Amino acid sequence: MCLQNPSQELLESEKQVQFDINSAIDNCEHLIFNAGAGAGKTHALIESLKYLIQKHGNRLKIHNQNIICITYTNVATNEIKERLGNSELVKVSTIHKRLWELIEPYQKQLVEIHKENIIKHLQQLEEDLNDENIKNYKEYQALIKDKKDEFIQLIKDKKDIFYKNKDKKVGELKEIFSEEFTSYFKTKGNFVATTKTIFKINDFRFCLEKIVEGIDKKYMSVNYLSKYNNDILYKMIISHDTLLDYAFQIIGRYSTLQQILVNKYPYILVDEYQDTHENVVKILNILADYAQSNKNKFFVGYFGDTAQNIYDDGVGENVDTLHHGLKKIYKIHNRRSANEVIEVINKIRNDGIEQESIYEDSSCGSVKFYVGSSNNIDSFIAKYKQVWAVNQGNKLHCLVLTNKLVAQYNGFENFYNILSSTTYYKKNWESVTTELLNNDILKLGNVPSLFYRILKFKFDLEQSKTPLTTIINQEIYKNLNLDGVDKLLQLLKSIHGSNLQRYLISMFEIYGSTDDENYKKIIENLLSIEQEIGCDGLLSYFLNELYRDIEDDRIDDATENIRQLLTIDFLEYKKWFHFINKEEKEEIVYHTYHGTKGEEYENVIVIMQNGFGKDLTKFSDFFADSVELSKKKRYINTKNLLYVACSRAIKNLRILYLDDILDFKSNVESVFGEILEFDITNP
DNA sequence: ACCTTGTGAATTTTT
DNA sequence: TTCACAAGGT
Repeated sequence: MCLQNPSQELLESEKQVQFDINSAIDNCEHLIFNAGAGAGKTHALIESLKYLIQKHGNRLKIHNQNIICITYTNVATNEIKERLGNSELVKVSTIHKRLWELIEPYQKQLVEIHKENIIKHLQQLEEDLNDENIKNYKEYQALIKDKKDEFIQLIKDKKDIFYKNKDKKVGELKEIFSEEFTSYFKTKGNFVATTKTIFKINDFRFCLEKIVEGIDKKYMSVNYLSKYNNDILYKMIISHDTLLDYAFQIIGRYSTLQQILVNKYPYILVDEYQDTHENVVKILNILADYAQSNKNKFFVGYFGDTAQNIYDDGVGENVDTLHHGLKKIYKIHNRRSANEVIEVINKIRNDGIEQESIYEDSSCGSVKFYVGSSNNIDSFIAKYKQVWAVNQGNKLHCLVLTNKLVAQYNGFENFYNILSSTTYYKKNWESVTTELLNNDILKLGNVPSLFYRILKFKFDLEQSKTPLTTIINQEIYKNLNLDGVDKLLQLLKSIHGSNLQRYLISMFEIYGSTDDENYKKIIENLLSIEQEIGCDGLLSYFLNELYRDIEDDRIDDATENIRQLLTIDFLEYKKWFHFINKEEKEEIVYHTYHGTKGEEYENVIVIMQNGFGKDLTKFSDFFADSVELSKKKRYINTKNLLYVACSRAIKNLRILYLDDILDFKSNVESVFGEILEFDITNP
């Protein structure tokens, strides 16, 4: 038996923990609840919410008050809503959504804060432009005042041309800006940097004028756009971080707002507090202070685990310093893992929190640390596939550091590589992960989303159990008789092709020859492109999305890349499709360390490499004898990441380290035990 | 010898 | 976007 028999004693003490939380809630003692991986943190949060509803629900209802529960992700919001069940009392949502909902009505005050922010940015830019230490502005600074003004006038209306051409080579740029460039600047770097700054200053000045004028409606409200991670301040658009900043400022500034919030929402619970931004904690601290000095009933509960803070803007261990006097409750029970795993993860976190399994039969797992080279990876995995009798019902989960490797091992390497080599994704390389690998299909980029729709359409058609209205939309369906439905279905099913390109060609051939308007409508809906339906139209769509603004002589190369993309084996597309849907069809599943947060797997292999991006000594520094003070943050980040990775395992955990380990051998051994050599010839 | 330019490669994740 | 580096210019 393994992890089946809980100890009665520990179950009792687990109940006691929840009892402590409940009494903190009753006494309005602000609380920080720390529970390590696998402790049942979300369970405790839900229990607390249920307790709140049951004990204080009636009173809250009478006063028209609500409980707020804020989470870090939409996924977490959905999970909590599902597990809690319907409750009008509890408002569950992400931090950003909730805060924006709270402050959005106060536009006059928001615009004031926005104005101050713009002035701050404007002053900074003007200061920079005169800063002798910034090399790129030297040539501009050397100009006499009249010359400066002359240049500003000259460049003023050329913003569009400038941004379109700024990356061209020096010679070309000099030709395009013959007047503006050579008479004022010697080098491209200086010309470009100075001009950019001048444009920004102009934009801010213009916006500031409009706000002060107070006539134009557009400049009388601030908008929060959640799709992009960048502010466009001069267009009155803010994004995630600035939203938190403005929320902090507006709440800090207006005590009426504090009063409204404290009165309306006397209980606020924060899920995964370690990942929340410090501004959020500051806001809650302000509210707590307000409530205390006005003798209002008010409670804040932070639920999380400092050791699982793996994102840089999360507050992590600093909650304490931002929100004083929190009552601390720890839960040391572990409901997930075997003893062998728990012992290791306790050593990794090494902060005095020592978890204990609630099960009496918990010594049924194993942890081993291997050193090997990267060409051993496949045989290492193959070995454990056999040893652990891996099959569809008992999968092996393999953790790697980068998405590139996840794509490669999950079998859609070409898809990933070709798409990320296009000009669009080269320019926006940060978007590759979000737009190509997102489990939330709404967040896929335009081209990946088109691929996704086509693949879904094809696979839906192939499956007999797909409801017909999934394939044929309601509008068309309701106007057809049985015979009509069947004919249309047969026509759709006659689209064929062994790769995406052929499939599309076949689809367009039928589109061109059929007089079935319903077929045409379905295809038009499916593609949803502005261009004409057909090979040429689609090609021009792809060129526009992936290779916008390229030179004429490079169009052939771009077309060839698109052809390559479309002729990738269907199987690869299928694997990508399953990955996006989180349908784990293979016996071995690959994830990034980061992506596994909150999950648990029976068998885990962690592939570890010293280098991670530009950081070439990530793990060797972690295992070193001492940490430099300047690298403390980085050290904690590595520690937490390793903690998250290793604590996913329920029973079996193997680590394969791919680099040299001699310098810190004993420190590895003190965490993972004996270091084993993985020998490919004798696995 | 020093500076500028062009090129290519590189992390994770969320809102 | 940011960094490192090689090639080329002054």
